[in-house]
Amino acid sequence: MRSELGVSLAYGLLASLGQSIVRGEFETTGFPTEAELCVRYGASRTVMREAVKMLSAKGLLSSRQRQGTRVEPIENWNLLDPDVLRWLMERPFSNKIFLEFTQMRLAIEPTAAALAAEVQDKVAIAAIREGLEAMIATAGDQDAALQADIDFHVSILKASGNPFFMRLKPLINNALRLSIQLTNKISGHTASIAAHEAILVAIENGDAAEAEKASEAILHESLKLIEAAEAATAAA
Amino acid sequence: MRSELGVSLAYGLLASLGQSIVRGEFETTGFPTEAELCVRYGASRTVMREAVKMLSAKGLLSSRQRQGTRVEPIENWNLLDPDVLRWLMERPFSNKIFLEFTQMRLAIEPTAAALAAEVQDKVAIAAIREGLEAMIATAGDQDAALQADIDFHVSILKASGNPFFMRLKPLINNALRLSIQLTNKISGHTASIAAHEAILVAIENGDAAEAEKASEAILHESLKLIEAAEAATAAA
DNA sequence: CAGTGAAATTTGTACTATAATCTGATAGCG
DNA sequence: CGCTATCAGATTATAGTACAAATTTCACTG
Repeated sequence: MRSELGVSLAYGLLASLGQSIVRGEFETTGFPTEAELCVRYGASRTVMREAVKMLSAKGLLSSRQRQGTRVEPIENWNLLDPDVLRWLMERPFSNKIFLEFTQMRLAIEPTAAALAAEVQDKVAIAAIREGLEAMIATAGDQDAALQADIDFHVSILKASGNPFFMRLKPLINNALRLSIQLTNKISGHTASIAAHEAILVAIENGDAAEAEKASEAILHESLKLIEAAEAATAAA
Repeated sequence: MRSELGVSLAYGLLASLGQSIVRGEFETTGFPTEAELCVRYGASRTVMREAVKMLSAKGLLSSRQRQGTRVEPIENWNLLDPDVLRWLMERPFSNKIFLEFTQMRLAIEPTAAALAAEVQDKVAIAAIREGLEAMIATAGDQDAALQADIDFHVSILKASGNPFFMRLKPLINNALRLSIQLTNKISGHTASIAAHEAILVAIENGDAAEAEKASEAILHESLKLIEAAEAATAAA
């Protein structure tokens, strides 16, 4: 049997169950037993167990013999797992998580920009410039501009040379892609080219302090935008 | 059948395989087929597949029909998964990863401290103070002092109120626990009480800027210590 | 009433069988 | 020879069955 959702049944179930869990669908009822799950999703126990094991690996579930499987408290979820964060952000009313994530970006990205200015990895810096130029070139096309914006930010992480920063790539990818839906409701906002260019120039000049400051400025702007979106949806 | 390692066979295999992968044991040979793995580890295909699926969920492996299972390039590993980071740090010659991780802490923890000073969550701040007092009380006992040190740092993350920062708890837990082995080789270093107290006082006073600075100071100190350890092991 | 042990429930492990997917070889044909 | 189509083989994906292990429940015994 082959689901339409994922490439494989197990990955389809991973996504289905993961989304259901973050939406709190099992909060009142408790998580079903394997047997129930198999019936409900029409899958064999083998693949169902594999999906449950993957969710356990991400901290969302835990199983014990005879006691069944239960949803872990949210503080045990691997929020920094790309899948988990995406599920959380795709969930309705996820403004808060966008805010908190941007707060974390505010800790990471300026530091990464400062590091990039120090490390001076020429190839990686060229990639940042390419991102900026793509932003300029695609100013008309929403989707392409978003991709360029993402590339720009991710390239900075890469240029920092720190693998932990680089690992935020898929997270930021999802976050930007999804937050656009949020912030676009508020204003005809398009990413400020000048603000982005300021980071790039500072990095190219090896000015770590300035790169840090410029990066902070952009993120504070995002923060304000998300807060505005939050206020708007709260009012509605 | 029941392994001695983990609670269950599947989790035992998860650990075994995970450690082997980060040590690069399959770099030359390529990752074995399911059948080979079952023979090598004496496990059934069922549990072996569950272990492989968990490793896939953490970004270490990927499988395709007919083509077999392969180790993903390291940039796809979820470094921010507690298990993955622990395996990497337990690995011999892992100085570099300690350095890079501390660099990331240098981005996060000062920001968290600043946030904690702003948020003023009284209960959480009390927990920080308890950590500090435990550090003072256990000055003689290596293990207890380490635990207190860990509690102190983790409590700050908690007091920030940001769940992404809190998620670093298990990572920092492992990192501090393991880095002690590294840094203790270098000097009779014990964590500076005064430096830690400076953070706490700043947070209690609601002085975000000072809290940030004090936190940075401690982490810069750690960074220097690890660099010294690196130099020492490189010489040997 | 306490304790003990049997039964029931649920996950853990093992094994078999078949399907699906991709690789590579090979046979046939021009 | 060269190209194409088809088939065989390898490997993971899925399904199903059977039994083991753990832990709770509960009834029964003393």
